[in-house]
Amino acid sequence: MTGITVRSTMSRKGSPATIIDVAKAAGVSKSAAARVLSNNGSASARTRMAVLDAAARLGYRPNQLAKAMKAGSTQSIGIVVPDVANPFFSSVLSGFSAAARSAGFEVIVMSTDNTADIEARSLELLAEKRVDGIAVAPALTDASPTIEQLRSEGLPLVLIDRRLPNLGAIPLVSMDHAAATELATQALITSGHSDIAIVTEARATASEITELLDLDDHATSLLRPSMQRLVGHARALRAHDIAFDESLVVTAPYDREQAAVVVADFLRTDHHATAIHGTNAILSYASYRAFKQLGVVIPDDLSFVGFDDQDWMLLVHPAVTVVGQAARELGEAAAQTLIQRIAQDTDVHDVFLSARLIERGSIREVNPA
Amino acid sequence: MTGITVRSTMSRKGSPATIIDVAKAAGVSKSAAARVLSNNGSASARTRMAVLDAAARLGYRPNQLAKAMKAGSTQSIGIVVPDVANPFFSSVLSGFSAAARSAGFEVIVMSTDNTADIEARSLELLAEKRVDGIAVAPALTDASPTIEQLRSEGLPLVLIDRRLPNLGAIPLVSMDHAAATELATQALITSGHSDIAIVTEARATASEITELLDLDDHATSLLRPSMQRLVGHARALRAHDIAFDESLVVTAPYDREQAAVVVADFLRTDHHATAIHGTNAILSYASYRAFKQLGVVIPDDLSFVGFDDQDWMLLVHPAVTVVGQAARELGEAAAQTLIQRIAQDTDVHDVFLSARLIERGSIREVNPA
DNA sequence: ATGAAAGCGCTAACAT
DNA sequence: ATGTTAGCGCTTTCAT
Repeated sequence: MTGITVRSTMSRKGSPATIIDVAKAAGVSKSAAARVLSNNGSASARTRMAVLDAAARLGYRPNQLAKAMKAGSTQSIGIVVPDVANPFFSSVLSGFSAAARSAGFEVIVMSTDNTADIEARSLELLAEKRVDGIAVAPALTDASPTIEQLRSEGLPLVLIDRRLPNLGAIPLVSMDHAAATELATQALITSGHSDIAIVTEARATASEITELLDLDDHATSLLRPSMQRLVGHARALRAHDIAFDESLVVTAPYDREQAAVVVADFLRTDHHATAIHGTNAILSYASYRAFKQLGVVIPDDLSFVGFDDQDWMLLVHPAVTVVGQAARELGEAAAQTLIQRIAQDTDVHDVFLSARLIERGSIREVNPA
Repeated sequence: MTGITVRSTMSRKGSPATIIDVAKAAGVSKSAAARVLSNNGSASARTRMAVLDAAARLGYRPNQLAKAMKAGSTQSIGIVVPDVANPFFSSVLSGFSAAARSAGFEVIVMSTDNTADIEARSLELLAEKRVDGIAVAPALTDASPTIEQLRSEGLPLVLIDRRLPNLGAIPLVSMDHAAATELATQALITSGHSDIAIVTEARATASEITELLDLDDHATSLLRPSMQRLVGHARALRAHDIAFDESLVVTAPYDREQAAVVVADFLRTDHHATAIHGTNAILSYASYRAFKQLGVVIPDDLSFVGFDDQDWMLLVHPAVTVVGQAARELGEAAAQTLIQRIAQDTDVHDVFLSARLIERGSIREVNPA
């Protein structure tokens, strides 16, 4: 007998050791190896040792592709968001990943640049990868045939942040948009304000809003988030018999620079607002840019309530009173809901997280005239 | 003959149509179907039609798992970051995803909470999923056996933001940390400052820094980013014959709240600094919190240079002069480098992006005494 | 142009 | 306890 030949620890470059390599090295059959490696089925101590040892020596790494193929499940879920760099979505993502991981799922993230095309393609890709389910925060389109298609194929789905029309029975995980702005406007009213401007992406006349106010909860939840938020504002107004003044609705695009211009234009106007509410992170930031540019002093000249607690809100003077949504928790809830939906087919229902008002110093108390 | 029976458009729930289903429905063989579906090989117009039609009717969706198994390539790459919710990394991510997508790769994102354990597990998972390559922004540990292991297995790898000791020949995509802070300190010196405090995660005595200054570029790049940045500061000082004063080094943890406390403590001290530089996003933010809390007026009481251009820097008064790193571009470069590395084995080299100084209003010109 | 068959790595009956 | 075998969905020779 010649001396022992030590096989290289390394598998040949580019192709990791397979279970067959391990079996051979251990001198047992493929299935014996499989049994000990997946810890399922019986094996003698001797076999077990030999296999484990060979696996370690060879740096065996199970091929999840093959496993998934057999099992019909990849233990991975997808999440599709408009923009990973948006602080709201990156927080959602962070919660989503953490929750998924602790449930034994991996996450494949797709960012769509808020583009319907990329969104559709991303969803298809995820489906082709045979993820076990997908959470999607839809781009700002009115409907997504792809989502509907996937749903009808029976792929577990969860919607984040907004429901889409015509999308039957896909659970939604979202904050209650209307309730959130209602909170903000309510706070302003409580402090004595009644001429409250609102910076929003939505556009609506007083009569349109009035109609919307009569919608039931479900119908409301079908509106775009921005519109839902505007409805919440109108609700608070109505609760205090304050007329909805459409000249106080500042409709601005979802873009820092452009929105800042729009808000500045409004402020230069002969408006009568004593308070103003920015209804999302971008718009709140843009509003503040406009205040700074025009030398508007908060809260002396104008009271302000922001949306989505952001870093800068603590840095400016005074710190900004804001409606905060728990983005991370929302992500966690989305993952949990999706995984639940994957586990059993039992109907899983919508999850609404409520926003809370974080009071700081940007509202001035006024005595009602 | 009976009438035509229209098969349900839908495949049975949970199991999408396979290529065999399509072949059957089209009345051809599996391989014929495969040929037209992958557009590779010859087929008569008649066959082509029949197959395409059947595929559409059945909602056929290729199983990428099976494809990858055959091909030995998944066309997907992984990226591992300490925290997706950190603005720097989410921007990196955004660039990375975009670049990967346009090169035909999908991205699997893993967020590790800056934990060595999770990082190791994430890397293994990615490898088991047989991604074609991985980009990793390492957690703050000193070494990663897992990364080294994967490298030795021949898996294409790219490091983001920092190199790890003992990690042979893995290309690095990063900003030049030392050059970045050098820029900041240089700007302060040019404006007449010489007593410049620096807020950093690193800790070093004057003599330690002196030693570090003699390191060559490669050795320097092996240091932690925070230490590299401190070295850059020291370099600028030395270039102007200003002594490195270790009492001006404010060592703070990577945590908004705690760092703010540390900076405030320093400011209350009887220091002689006329300027201060925060060396990363968190620390810059924390510094500003401390300024606000203590009523320090920028730049009258103290000149300030921040790091990583952030939203709030434009909102405070005066706007903050900052060293900006192009996070998105960095992500793009990382993806490109990785993909290049996957394509050919040709040596791919390090990529350094340079930071630039964005001059705004937080530096006061002083006349050197 | 088309079909039969092998094989990617793994698991799970089913023998023995 | 262990080995043999079939099969997950796909591509790709290899015949025909």
